[in-house]
Amino acid sequence: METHPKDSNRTYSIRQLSKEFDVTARALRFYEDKGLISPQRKGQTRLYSPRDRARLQLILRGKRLGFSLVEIHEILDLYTPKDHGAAQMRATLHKYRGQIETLKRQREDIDAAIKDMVEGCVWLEGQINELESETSN
DNA sequence: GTTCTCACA
DNA sequence: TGTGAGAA
Repeated sequence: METHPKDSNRTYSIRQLSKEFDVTARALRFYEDKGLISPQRKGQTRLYSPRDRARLQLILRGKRLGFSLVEIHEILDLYTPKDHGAAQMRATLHKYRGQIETLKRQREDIDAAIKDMVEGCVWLEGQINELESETSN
């Protein structure tokens, strides 16, 4: 019960976090290797703080939104308590706006690809029917 | 259980 | 952007 006097002193094992966020422990080490998280160590083993956990949450959200780990890294590192994160928020806003446009363009490309293939299906079916009716004569 | 490194897609 | 294997 009193194992964690303060929430801020809580720690998580790599397994706890990976389970909670449904990512592999391998992935967490990978993020660390890329500099996105820096858990404390007890000897060799990683101890994740609530702040590390919050960072992970932001990393995973960034991924869902389609940002690369490098982009996420850049945004994450912009946080500074000095401005209450204002600089980070500005950067995030800018990133979001850009990503919205990127995704819209991708959607157009996908829609075009689907349209092409739907038409292709119609044409192919016609060709196949033609070939089969010739063969049966 | 966790660590690291190497190879691999 | 990760995974698998193997050794420690």
